[in-house]
Amino acid sequence: MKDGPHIAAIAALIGDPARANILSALMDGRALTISELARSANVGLPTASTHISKLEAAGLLLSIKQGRHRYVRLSGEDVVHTLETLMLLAARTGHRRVRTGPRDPALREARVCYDHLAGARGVQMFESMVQSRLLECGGGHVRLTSAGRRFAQRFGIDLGEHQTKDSVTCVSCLDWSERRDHLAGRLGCACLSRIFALKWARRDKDSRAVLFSANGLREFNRLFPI
Amino acid sequence: MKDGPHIAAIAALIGDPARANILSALMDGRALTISELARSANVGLPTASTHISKLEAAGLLLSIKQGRHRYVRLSGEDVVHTLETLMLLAARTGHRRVRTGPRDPALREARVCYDHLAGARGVQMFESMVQSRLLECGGGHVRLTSAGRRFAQRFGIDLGEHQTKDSVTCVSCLDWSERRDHLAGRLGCACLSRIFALKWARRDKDSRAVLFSANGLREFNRLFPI
DNA sequence: ACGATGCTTCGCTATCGGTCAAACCATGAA
DNA sequence: TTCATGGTTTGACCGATAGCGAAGCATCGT
Repeated sequence: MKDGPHIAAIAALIGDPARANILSALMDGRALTISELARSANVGLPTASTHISKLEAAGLLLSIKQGRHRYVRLSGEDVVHTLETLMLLAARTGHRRVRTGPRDPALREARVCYDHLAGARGVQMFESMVQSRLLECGGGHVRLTSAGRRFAQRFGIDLGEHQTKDSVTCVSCLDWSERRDHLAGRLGCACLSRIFALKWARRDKDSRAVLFSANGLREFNRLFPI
Repeated sequence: MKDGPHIAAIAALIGDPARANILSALMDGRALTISELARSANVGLPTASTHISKLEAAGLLLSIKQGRHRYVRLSGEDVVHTLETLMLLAARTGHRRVRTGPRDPALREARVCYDHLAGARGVQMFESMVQSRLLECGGGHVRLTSAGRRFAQRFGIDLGEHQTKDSVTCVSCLDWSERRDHLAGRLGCACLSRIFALKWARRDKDSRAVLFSANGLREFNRLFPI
């Protein structure tokens, strides 16, 4: 009753096509410049500038100036989560695009979600780790077991001092393709970094897709079976 | 990049204060009439009517006509989930109201979320059931164990033929008060109904709060310890 | 049959906000 | 210094839409 205006303020910001495009373009966690975002949203540079100012003032974006560029990124995972939730709702109510683009299957297979792995491979990784008792999942929280800690070390991830509770939280990033959770948080971020470092996969240049190599997929499947 | 407009269409709908108020008022799962919603949103009756038509056309609401009334309700739990996610984001970015209303603590304690229990008591119930191995939680899914099935029967819940997988899904309804999951789905709905039937608690008249009686809370705590 | 109630539709106004051109500022390069 | 590039600001335009009064239906009660 009273909280209508609060969510309306945020939703109205996301509710503009240009701004929604800007936010979508940032969903892979990268920091982009104003002009890149303007092009991505199909608006002029001044328009994008004002939009981004508003989004930053509202706390959805962060930006840093470097030289004459201004790099903009999302302010947190909760923004990604909100956007994915909206996508899910849009899909259910028939607002999604009917024609699934050519790179759509690749996105369903594996994609970047802010800074971690999502899509079929992301779910596989998470469920495999739960199955193998590397992760303990209960009551909305995820804890790394001692076996999981050893596994991480063997995998080449240095959790270091970031072993706090929330650093390995499983943010239930329920996405539109798989209706399942996948691993987010620092551990999810580190896993994806490692996958890239091992050259098991690389990022598609202009989408959120993660493209596995044949060999990389084999290794991935061996490490995270079924 | 291409999915900007899709989420923008939905977000724009939620982005209007009057519509956001209407949606918020419906978050307790009840079906309300147009005039009730108009009053709740502080707009005239014609205005509310058009808003509701738009929301229904977009698939966010469902309505049935009964006599000269038209009863409106949310079209599904995903709408609730989206709204709660937006509230969460609004709270984090400082858009929440500073003055926490008088009935705010009660909402944090226990409240209705669409058709199931949320808030501290909702989380307690869920975590207790996981702890006691009544529920098995892994990989974003929740399954009722055989012990859980016996428990449900003893508790007076007839799951009947609704023993399909998704009927007991744990929709990760991460809410603004507790940042944890709680039980949704048919099982969550049935539990809350049972709690009301046993007179352990009753609903506040004009909010989403669930008010436990002293005795009801004792029984609840015994059944769902820690 | 009559009026009352709940809701919808129409028509209108006022307002808000997205958009861009042009001017302006700041930084980096030659 | 001078030019070029990236970004911001200003101002004006314009389309979209929220809002409501009034009229129009439909349904219920009497």
